[in-house]
Amino acid sequence: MPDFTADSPTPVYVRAADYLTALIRSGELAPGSRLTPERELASNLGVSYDTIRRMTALLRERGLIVTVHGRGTYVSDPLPP
Amino acid sequence: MPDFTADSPTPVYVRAADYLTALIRSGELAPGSRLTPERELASNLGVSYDTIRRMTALLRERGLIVTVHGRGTYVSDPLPP
DNA sequence: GGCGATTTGTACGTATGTATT
DNA sequence: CAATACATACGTACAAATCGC
Repeated sequence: MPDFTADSPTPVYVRAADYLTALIRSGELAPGSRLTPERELASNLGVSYDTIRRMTALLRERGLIVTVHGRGTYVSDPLPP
Repeated sequence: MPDFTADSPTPVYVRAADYLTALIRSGELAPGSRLTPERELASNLGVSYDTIRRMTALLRERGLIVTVHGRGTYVSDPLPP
């Protein structure tokens, strides 16, 4: 797992989004599957909920995930090209 | 000025965005003019910086404002239809 | 329909970083 | 270099939606 605490000009939420993007694109996170809940992700990755929210917002913009209030966050099916 | 503390099913940031939208659409805030800085707006409207950030994100999505890091937030010129 | 558990959404406060003037 | 203003990041609390029982 990447070290998001490492100093970098790229914001943590962008690096986290890129990390998730790689997992999705590689198929390790399959279309339709549910992601780890946001708050769990936050503690797993060692970042704040705020950062995870920014990350998921970015992934949504990329069309890679879909979020349903009260249910969870899912890998888009089908994935955009 | 609207009372954003009043109970409503509509989130504060949406109501704040609608309020600003009305000011822009009515011409009270002319295209090209600079908005009150975010933190000042927050205290003026009696809401948090977080809420103002959500509000400006929404107004940007609506194409009504443009934000420049370090400079400020401006009413779009021209305004979208 | 209610109740509790789970999960996302909103809102507040605060501190530090970065860009512009 | 200082002042201003937006950007990122952390922490926390409560609200709202969904689901299973």
